[in-house]
Amino acid sequence: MGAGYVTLEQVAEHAGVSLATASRVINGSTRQVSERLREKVTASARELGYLANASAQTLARNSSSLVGLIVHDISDPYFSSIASGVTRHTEEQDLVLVLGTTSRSHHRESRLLATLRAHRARAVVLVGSRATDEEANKRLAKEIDVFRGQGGRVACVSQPGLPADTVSPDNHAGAADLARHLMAQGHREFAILAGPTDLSTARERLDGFHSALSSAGLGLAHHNVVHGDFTRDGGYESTRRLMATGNDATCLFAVNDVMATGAMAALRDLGKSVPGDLSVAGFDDIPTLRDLTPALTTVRLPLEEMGRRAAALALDGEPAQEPRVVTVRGEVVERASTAPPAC
Amino acid sequence: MGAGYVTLEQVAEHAGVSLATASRVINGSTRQVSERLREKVTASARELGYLANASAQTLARNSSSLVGLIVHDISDPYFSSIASGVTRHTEEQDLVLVLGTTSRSHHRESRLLATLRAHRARAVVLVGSRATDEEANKRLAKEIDVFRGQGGRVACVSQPGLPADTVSPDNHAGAADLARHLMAQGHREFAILAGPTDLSTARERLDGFHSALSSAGLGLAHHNVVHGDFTRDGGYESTRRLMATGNDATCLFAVNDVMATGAMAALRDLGKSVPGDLSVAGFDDIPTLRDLTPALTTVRLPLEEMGRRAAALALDGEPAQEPRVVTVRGEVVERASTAPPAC
DNA sequence: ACCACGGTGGAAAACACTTTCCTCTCTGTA
DNA sequence: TACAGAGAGGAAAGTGTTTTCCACCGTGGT
Repeated sequence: MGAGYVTLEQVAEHAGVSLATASRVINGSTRQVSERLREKVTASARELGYLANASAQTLARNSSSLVGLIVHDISDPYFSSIASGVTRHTEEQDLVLVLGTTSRSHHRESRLLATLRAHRARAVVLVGSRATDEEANKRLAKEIDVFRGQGGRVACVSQPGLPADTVSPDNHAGAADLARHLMAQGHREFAILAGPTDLSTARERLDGFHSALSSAGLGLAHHNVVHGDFTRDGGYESTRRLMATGNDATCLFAVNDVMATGAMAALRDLGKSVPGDLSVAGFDDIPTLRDLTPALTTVRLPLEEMGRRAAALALDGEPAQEPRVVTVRGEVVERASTAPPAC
Repeated sequence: MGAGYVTLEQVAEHAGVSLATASRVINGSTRQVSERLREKVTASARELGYLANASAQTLARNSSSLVGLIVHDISDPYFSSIASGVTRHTEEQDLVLVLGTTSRSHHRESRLLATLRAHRARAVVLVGSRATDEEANKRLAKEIDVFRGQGGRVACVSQPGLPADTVSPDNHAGAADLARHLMAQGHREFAILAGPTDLSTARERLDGFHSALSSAGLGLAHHNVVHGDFTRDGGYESTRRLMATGNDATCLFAVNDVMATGAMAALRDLGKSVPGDLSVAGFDDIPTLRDLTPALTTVRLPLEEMGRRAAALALDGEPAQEPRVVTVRGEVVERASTAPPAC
């Protein structure tokens, strides 16, 4: 036991062939090896329990089978859904997925990218809304350029703008569609849980919703837009703040489902019924949250599919010269959490 | 741009020192290097943008900074919660997490373990219920032994029994506690969504529940135990089947929260109220599902903490000779989905 | 004044592969 | 019968580190 590792050299010796021949048999080299030797080598490898040393291979080939996946928080179902799509695609190709989580720190994001570069990762999928902080984006873009300069490929799931292929949900259009849908239901006064001010995704959804209202001649009172964390608890807390100040909205739009979940909990705690007293809508259509009661009206994004697409952009075919952008249009899903306003 | 990589040799040359000295400066070697040369080297490294080649380091040191995490399905909140704990711990130690998903295939599980071994991963955390299939367990145990024989460490989150440290939820006791709790509420007739027959976790929870009933002199009708997938849809479908045959239970125990979610959806579709017509209880206390209505009575497992503990077992301190088992006792959380039976 | 020794630096081996280049042996053709 | 060329095997160089081993220098003790 613990006799250490079996090396290719030992396999070659056991099979009575050269190291080169053994290598050609074990990996699928272009070079031909006679059937006789080929069988000897595979037999020896099996018998000795040979397993190639991945680091040595990476070093010699200067290319690894590692693929990075960078998300903010893997326990957030938004990210884990996307991650699921990415894993599916990478595992089909027998690649190894490295998971990095940033906790929304730009610094960690750059560091992770560097780590992946150190490992000669073949590609990396970067998931998560860009910040509106231009400085941070520039640093990230530079890090991406370096990564690509060393032969790595990069795809993002977020806003376009980084020097990489991007799968981008059309947040603006989705939110506008939702707004129109809710207006058609009869709503005129809206409140919005707008999430963090410096998060592009949150901002785009707010803007899209707002601009649809404007086009319809509706305004959005300043005190009806409240910012807060992009989380369930952020939604809860934002809703408490919103309701504390008193407001006249008939419909509450939370810029993501997780916040909407917090909102519904807060409203329940306040004794308000949904959609009786107030309609609530979200965005994303998180699978795990589809069983909430009342079921959430939302904008469906094909999260897992988006992850798969991003992985495909980063791995399949030839690397593109110009960043490609795949825009994903969300689809309004009406469920029980919204209804025509009472009066 | 894209001039390729900067190697340590280039750094050494640029700094006018030997390769050995450069190496000693860059990594924290025990060997002393004079302040003068040390500064020259760090300056050169910074100037050239040196980044060590991780594969070369792994090869030379014969130990990598990779840590494996193997789960069945990362989009399942049970696993993503545990994964979150594992990532937290590994990232604190600047290790790189490799995520593998098995889709509940034993074969894939073994293959992933081999891949991790090929990469000289320092440790692996294996999450997910063992099967009752002895053959598969034996193969897995053997693979674990080989991994450990090559210096890797292993920790599991599951049933004890594998040759590795294990964080193990006390499913039997938790389910028994829950049963006693529900009996105290006045329930006498139970139905159980028992999950797959070949999954230890499911079986233990069923057994624990059952044995508590037996101790109280209660039986469990055969037709009130229905098996099915360990998923939301499995819960839904199992419930439909259960209700189709007609039954006299006042309380339904689903052996995990995800199935309980499906059960509640099915009951809603059938026009049954929870807990009015039927109480429902789950197991796990998945954070994302805490906002269901009615809120689910369940047995809380500290999932993220369990992940963290497992990572700690696999990484901290000295490897144990004998497998250590950390048993985690769940805690019954009563919420609105259960109530005393109607009559 | 000599010697032993601790502290530094460098040359080179080791790590486990891949791949280039060379050699040798056939086969087929002139 | 010779020779070109293809096919197959092996020696060895390369991949970027770490680490061992050796050499050297200066210091302090005798």
